[in-house]
Amino acid sequence: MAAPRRPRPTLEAVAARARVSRATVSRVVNGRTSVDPRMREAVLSAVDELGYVPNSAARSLVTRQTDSIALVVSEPPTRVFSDDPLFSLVVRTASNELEAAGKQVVLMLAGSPRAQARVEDYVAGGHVDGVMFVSMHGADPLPGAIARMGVPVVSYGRPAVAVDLPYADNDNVGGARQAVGHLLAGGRRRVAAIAGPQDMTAGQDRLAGYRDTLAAADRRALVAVGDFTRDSGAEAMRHLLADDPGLDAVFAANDLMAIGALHTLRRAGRRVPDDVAVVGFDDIEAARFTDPPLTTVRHPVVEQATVMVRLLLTPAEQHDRTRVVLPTELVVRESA
Amino acid sequence: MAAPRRPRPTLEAVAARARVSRATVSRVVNGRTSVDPRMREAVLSAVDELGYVPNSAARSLVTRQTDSIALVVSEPPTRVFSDDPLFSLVVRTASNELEAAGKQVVLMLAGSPRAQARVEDYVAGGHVDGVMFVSMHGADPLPGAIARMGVPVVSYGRPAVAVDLPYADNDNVGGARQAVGHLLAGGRRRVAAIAGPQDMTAGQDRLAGYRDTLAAADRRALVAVGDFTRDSGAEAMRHLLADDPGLDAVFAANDLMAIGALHTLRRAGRRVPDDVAVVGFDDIEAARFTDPPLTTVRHPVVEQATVMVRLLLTPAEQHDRTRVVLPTELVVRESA
DNA sequence: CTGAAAGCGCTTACAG
DNA sequence: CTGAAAGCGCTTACAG
Repeated sequence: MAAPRRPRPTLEAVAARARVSRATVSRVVNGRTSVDPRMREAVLSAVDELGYVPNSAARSLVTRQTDSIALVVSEPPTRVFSDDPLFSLVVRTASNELEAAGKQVVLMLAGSPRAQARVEDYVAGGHVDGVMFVSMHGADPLPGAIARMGVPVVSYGRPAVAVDLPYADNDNVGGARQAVGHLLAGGRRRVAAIAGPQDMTAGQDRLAGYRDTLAAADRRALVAVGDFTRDSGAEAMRHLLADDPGLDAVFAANDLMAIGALHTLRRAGRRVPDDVAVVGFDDIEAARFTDPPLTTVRHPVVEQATVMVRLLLTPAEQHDRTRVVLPTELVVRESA
Repeated sequence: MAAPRRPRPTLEAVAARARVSRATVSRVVNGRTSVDPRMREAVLSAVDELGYVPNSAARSLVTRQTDSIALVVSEPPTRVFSDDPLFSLVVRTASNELEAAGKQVVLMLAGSPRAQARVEDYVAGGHVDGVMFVSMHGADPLPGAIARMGVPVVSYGRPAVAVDLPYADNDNVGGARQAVGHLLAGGRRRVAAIAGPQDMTAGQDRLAGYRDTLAAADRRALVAVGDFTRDSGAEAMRHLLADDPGLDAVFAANDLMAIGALHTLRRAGRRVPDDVAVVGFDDIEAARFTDPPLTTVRHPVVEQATVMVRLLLTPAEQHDRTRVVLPTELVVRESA
C-alpha cells in the first residue's frame, strides 16, 4: 500500500540548489518583498523542482504560531451521537470561514470531564492560536480556564456561566416572544411550552421569552422540559397532553422537539393546526418537510457562526463590541 | 480580555527545578520505564509545580510524528450547507475513536479545487500522520495523490475511482435488494426508484441493487435521480408521478430523499402506504418521526466509522483485510 | 540508570 | 538586499 515516505526536501536543499542562503529562501517562501527578482526566481524554481513544502513544526517552533484553531464541541454524552443538524451547519460554516482565513480547524469533543482535561492540556500545549466553544452547558470551567491562559476564546451562544467571553448569539428571548405572540394573536388560549435544557442559555432564554409573553397577556404557563432531541419533544408533548388535554397550542424551544411533538399529537389524534397549533425554533431544513410544514423562528446559524469566527480572528482592539446578538425572524408556515 | 500569554515553562526549567538532566525529564514525561523512582518523583512534582506541558512543535520536529489525522470532507459546494445527519454522525464517531487513540482530528473541507489543493499542501507539509476521506465524489484525484506521498489513507465508503485504498463500506447493493425485495414481496407491482448521485458509489450501488432485483422479478425499472437532499427527493417524486401515475411503490436511495418523496406524495393526495409504499435507506433518526414512520435499510454508520478509524490506525501488516463491507438490515415500520 | 551533546528545520535580529 | 549565526524546545543515540 503506502509507498515508503520519502524524506522531504528542506530549506537547506532549496538554498543549495538555488545557490543562495537559507535566509533568502525563507524570505521568498514567506513572501517578504525585499528580495532581488533574480534570486527570487531562482528560489521559486528550486522550490518547484524539489517539491519543497515548509516543515510546519519547525516553523511554528520559532514563530510560536500554529495557524490552528480548536473547535470544541461540549455535548453531553447522551447527545453525542444524535444527529443535530445545527452541529453540522455550525461546524461547516466555521470551518469554511477559518479555512478562508488560512487557519486549520482542530475538532475536539468535550463531553466528559476526561475529554475536557484533554482539551485543556492540548491548548496549554500551545497547539492552537484560539478556541471556539459550541453548545456549552452549565458551569463549564473550560472556557474560563483557557481564557486565563491568555489564549483567545469565543463562544457560539452566550455561555451559561457569567464568564467574560466574547460570543455570537441570536435573540432567543425575542424569538420566543415572536413565536408565542403569534400563537396568541391567532386566538390560541392555552399555550404550552416544551422547554430546552435549562443548563444552556438557549434553553433558558427561550423559556423566559415564553413566560414573559404569557404573563403580559395574563395567561398561565404550562411547561414540560426536553433536551432538544425529537424523542424528548415527543415525550414532553405526552406529559403536556396529560396535564391539560384542553391545550390548543404549543411552543417548542427547537424544531427537533417540535417534530417529536407533532408525532405525539398525530398519535393522539389531534389535528395540527386545527386542534393544536405548533411553533418551533431554529428553522432547520426539516421544518419545511413536516406535516404540516412547521411555523418556526429562524435562527441565523450561518451568520452567527461567521460572526463567531470574525470575533475570534479580529484583534480585540479592533472590535466595536465583543458580544453580538443577531435578530431572529418568525417564519409562518402551516402548523400555526 | 485575554491575559497576556505568559511564557510557558520549558523542559529546561523542569530539569533545573528537579536537579536532573533534560534527558531525564524527557524520559519521565514520555513514560519511559527506566528511571530511578526518586528522580521520577522529583521530575513529576517539578512538572506539577511549574505546570509544564511539552511544546508539541518541538517534539514533532524531532519525532516526525504529529499525532494528528486529517478528516477530509469532500462535499460538492451545493451540499456544503445542507444538514446531512450522516455528516454529524460520522464526524463525531470518528473524532471519538481518534481521540480515544490519542490522536487529534483536523477537519478539512475539500469541496472546491482550491480547497483540495490546500488539503494536498497541508498533508505534504507533514501536518498529519494519516488522512480519512468522507463522501468522495467522482474522479477525485486527492486520495491517490496523498497515498502516493506515502501517507496512510482510508475512505468512508468505497472510492468512486478505482484507486487502491483501504475503506470501510456498507453493503449498498445488498441493502437495496432487501428494500426492493420487501416491496415486491408486499405485492407491489410498479416499483420506482429515486436514485442518489451517480458519481458516488453509494448512489451507484443502491441503484444497481434496485435494478438487479427488478430484473430478476422481470419488472421494468422507473428511475429519477436526486442528490441525496430532501428537496431533490421531492422533485424526483414529482417527475416519477408524472412519468407513471400508476406507480404503487418507491425506493429512495436515502432517507432524506424519502422524506422529500413523502412530502410530494402527501401534496399529491396519495396515501402512504395504501396508495404508494415508500422505503428509504440509512435509518437516520428522522425516519422514526415521519408520517407514517419510514421503513428503511439500516446503514451501520457508527460501526462503519469505527472500522474506518481502525483501518487507518492499525499498521498495514496487521490487517487481515483492508476493505471491510458491513451488512445492512431492513427496518420495517409503517411506510411499506 | 543518567547526562552531555548533537540535531530536527525553520526564522530573525544583526552586520555588512 | 543578503548571509552567517544564534536559537526555538524537544528527543535520542552514545558514553559512562
